[in-house]
Amino acid sequence: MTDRSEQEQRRLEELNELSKLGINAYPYKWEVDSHAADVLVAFDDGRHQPDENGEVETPLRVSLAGRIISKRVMGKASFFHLRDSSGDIQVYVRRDDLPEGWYNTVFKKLLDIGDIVGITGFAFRTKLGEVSVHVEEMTLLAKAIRPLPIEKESDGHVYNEVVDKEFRYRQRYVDLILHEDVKQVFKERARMVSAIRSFLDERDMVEVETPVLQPIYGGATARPFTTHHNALDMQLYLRIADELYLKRLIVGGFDGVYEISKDFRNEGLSRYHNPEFTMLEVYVAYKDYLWMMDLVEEMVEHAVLAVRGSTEIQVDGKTISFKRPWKRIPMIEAIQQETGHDIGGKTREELASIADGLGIAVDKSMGSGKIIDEIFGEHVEPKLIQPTFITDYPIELSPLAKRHRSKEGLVERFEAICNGKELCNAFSELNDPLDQRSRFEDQAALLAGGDEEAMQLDDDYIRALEYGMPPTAGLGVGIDRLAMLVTGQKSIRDVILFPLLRPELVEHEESE
RNA sequence: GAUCCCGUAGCUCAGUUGGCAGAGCAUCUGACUUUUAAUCAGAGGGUCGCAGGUUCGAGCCCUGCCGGGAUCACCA
Repeated sequence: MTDRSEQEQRRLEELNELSKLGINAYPYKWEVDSHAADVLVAFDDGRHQPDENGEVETPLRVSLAGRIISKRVMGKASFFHLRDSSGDIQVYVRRDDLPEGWYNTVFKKLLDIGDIVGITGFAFRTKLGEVSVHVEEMTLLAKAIRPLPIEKESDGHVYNEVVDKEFRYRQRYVDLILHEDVKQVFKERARMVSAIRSFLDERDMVEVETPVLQPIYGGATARPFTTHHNALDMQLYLRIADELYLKRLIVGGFDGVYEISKDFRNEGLSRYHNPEFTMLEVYVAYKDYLWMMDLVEEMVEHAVLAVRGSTEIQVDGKTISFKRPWKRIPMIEAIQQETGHDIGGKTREELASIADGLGIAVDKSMGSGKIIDEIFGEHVEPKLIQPTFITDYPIELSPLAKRHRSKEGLVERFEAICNGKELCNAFSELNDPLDQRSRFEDQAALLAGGDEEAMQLDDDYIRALEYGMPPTAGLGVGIDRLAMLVTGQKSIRDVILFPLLRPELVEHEESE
């Protein structure tokens, strides 16, 4: 209590006053029959506007609920703006329309900006032309103890806008109350995910759920979070991918499965990285990566269209078109186009010297595949703005992908790159259990050598493959990054409702 | 993990060569029955992120720490 600000103390006192007046500051319900936006649409000057005597033949009577976001008190009548999930509407209150004392005592003194109220009344248009609701009945639905930051807008300019990122991320609820555009981003994200889900459902893919807590982590190269299960006294990892479980389901006879999962990687934070993030993975039996490219194009085009109403989006002044078909370029060709170097069939030493000539630091631990990946990441990826499929990756980087059917040393893998960033990763899945075991063993050697991101050997996964997995195409899509692109956000924190931040010191208050 | 920038009232921000901590909005008191960044008159509100140091004197200079942002590295 002692730590309460002046304004908070005042609001707590108001709670007492309300209680003395027999008003419950936190009642149980309110019948809402309209939203702000509906009233603005439904109001018709010809039918609903009162005449000079205040008479309305066909009043537009509404019952709304929402938060008071502005208050203009003048003598015996006042205006305020009410904000509900649909938007804002102005409300007109007159002393003489409310029960004795309500206007002067309750409305003027005990209700604040930030409080949630229910109102009933009729719509009308004010002298200055704003469609408003003339209150006939008003109830407090929830008293706010903390003052809501107040932003004011005039001629499209926002004054006192809350811009502090930390405030907005930590108290996302306030950010959402204040900023419709933030809410819009998350609605768009939801629409995108929903479009992807229905797209896959329509193709008879089965949405499944696989373990988040895994005794062996796999399916990607990353450092995991570890945790512990008490009853079984066992170490568990939060999944870094769901790939290996989904492929077990293909072994089990599903023709197509997908999961939209939270994955966890114990790595640094940046505007492209949050430790927990959302991944879509899709696996389809009897298909290869060429088929999967078609699916990705179609799915992403569909999702962009569902959110934007167009297959084009604007990013940093650039127009990106997701219209099919996208360009497809083998990785080696893409490198040749951008750097002039033909890296096909080169030895590790030759590659190292090319990389060196391109200004890339090469150290002894880097194999051929890693060097090629560095060259690509430095000199090609940033230049790919329009969605482009890069195909056929070095085998060392892809321990779960199938060897290329005709190109030595490569696997059947593709990534879609867009705006200089990876959009998805996919391959013809490796289903030869003997090959898979030997690739895992290579990884195990790296792990033993101190590479914390190398994969663990998963014997049960090998056992599953030994029962026979059909040829399978697999796909992983970073949903947050796709959402950033589709909603035009520059930071992953702006497409994640509650991004991870360092803990803040929250004042822990004691009850009075 | 490295570098740079930022942290002042509930919110947005000023704060000069180091010299009594300010404004607008919000809040409080009063006036006002169609206002709209409502207006008018008055008032209150601060651990200047935290801890040290330099100085007669620190919001300002120095060091460390905490928190945030941007860039880089790792990754999706």
